[in-house]
Amino acid sequence: MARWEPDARGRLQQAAMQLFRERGYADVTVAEIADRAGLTKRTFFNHFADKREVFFDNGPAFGQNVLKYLAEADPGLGAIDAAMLALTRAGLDLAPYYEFGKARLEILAATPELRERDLIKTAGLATVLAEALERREVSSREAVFAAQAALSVFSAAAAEWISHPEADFPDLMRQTLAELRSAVL
Amino acid sequence: MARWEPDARGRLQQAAMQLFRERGYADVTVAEIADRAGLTKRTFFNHFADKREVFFDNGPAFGQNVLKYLAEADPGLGAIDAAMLALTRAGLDLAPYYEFGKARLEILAATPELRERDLIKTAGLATVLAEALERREVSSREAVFAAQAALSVFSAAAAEWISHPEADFPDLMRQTLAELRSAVL
DNA sequence: GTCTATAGGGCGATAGAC
DNA sequence: GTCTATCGCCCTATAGAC
Repeated sequence: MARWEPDARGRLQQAAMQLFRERGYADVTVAEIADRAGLTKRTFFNHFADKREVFFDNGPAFGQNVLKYLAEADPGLGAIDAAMLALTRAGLDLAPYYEFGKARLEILAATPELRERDLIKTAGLATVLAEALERREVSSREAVFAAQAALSVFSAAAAEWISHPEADFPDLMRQTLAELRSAVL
Repeated sequence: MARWEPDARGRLQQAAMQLFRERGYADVTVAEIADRAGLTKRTFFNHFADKREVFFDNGPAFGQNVLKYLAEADPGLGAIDAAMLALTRAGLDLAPYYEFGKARLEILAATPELRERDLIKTAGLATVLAEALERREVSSREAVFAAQAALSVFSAAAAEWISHPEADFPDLMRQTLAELRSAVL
C-alpha cells in the first residue's frame, strides 16, 4: 500500500453489503470482502469480531437513538408509553434509509445465521431499554415486559411500514399497540 | 457383543453435556466429544448439523408438548388463554428434569453462541405456536402477539420457578401474565 | 473415512500518522 | 522518536465435499 486510504471499516462494510446482495451471505468469504475493500482478511478481523458483525455494525445507530429519545421523554409517561415514544421517533429517523433497510431485511430473511445474530442484538436492546425504563418508577418486571412489548410492536409496525411506505408510522405504531393490547386481554 | 454400542446420538449428547459442564462450551472441541463417546468427528456431524445443535437436541420435546396441549385445549378459549394453558402444562412436564434444566441454563447464560441459537429456537416455537393459534378464530397479528406474550410470560415464570422450586407453577404463570398485562396498559 | 475450504485468532514485522 | 493500523505467517477447529 502506497498510502492508507481512509475509513477502512466503512470500506469493509460497503464491500460486504455489495457482495452479500450480489451472491448472498453464505457464498461470500471474508477474504473476498477484504479484497474488494483493498485490505486483507487479517485486517477485517481487526475491525469485526466475526463475519456476521460487519452486517450489523453499519447504518444509523438505532439503539443509541432509542435511548436518547427515551431520556428526553416526559418523566410522567408510563413505561410502555415512553418506550413507544422513543421507538417511534427512532423509527422515523430510519425513513431516509428506506432502500438500505429493505435490502438489509431481504438478506436477513434469507440467512438464518444472520437472523440468529439479529435476535440476540434485539434481545440486547430490549435489556438496555428495560434498564433505562427502570430508572422511572416501575418494577424490574414491568420494565422488561414493557420493553419487550414495545419492541414487538415496533417490529410489526416497521414491517408494515416497509410494505406501505406511504403510511404514517406513528399511526402504525399506535394501531399496532392497540392490537397487541387486545391480543393479551 | 455388538459391533457398535447402541444409541450413538444419546452418547454424544451425554458426552457433550459432561464436557461443557467441566470446561465450558468454547473450550470443548467436537473431536473431544466424539472421542468420549467412542465415535469419530464424522459421526458427530452425521447426527448434528453443527456443534450447537447437540446442546439443544436432548431433553424432553418441549415444543411438541406445547402443540399437543394446545390441540387439546377448549376451542372456546381465546388465543392468549389457550397459549397460556398449553405452556403451563408443558412447563409442568419439565419438573422432573429440574437439575438438568438448571445446569442447562447455567451453560446457556455463560455462552453467547448458545444464547443466539436458543433465541432462534424460541422464535421458531413462537411461529409454530402462532400458526396453531391462527387455526382458532383469531387474526394472524393477534396470533403472533398472543404467542410472543405467552412465551415471554413462560420465560419469566420459569426463571422464577427455578429459583423458587416450591412455588406453584400455574400460579406463577397467572401472576406473571397479570404483570405483563399491567405493563402494557 | 479422508481431504479441503473457511472462520477465527496469536504473534510479530512494518508502514504510515503524529 | 511514539503510537497505531495494517499485514504476513501459521495454526486450530468447524464444516462440508469427495
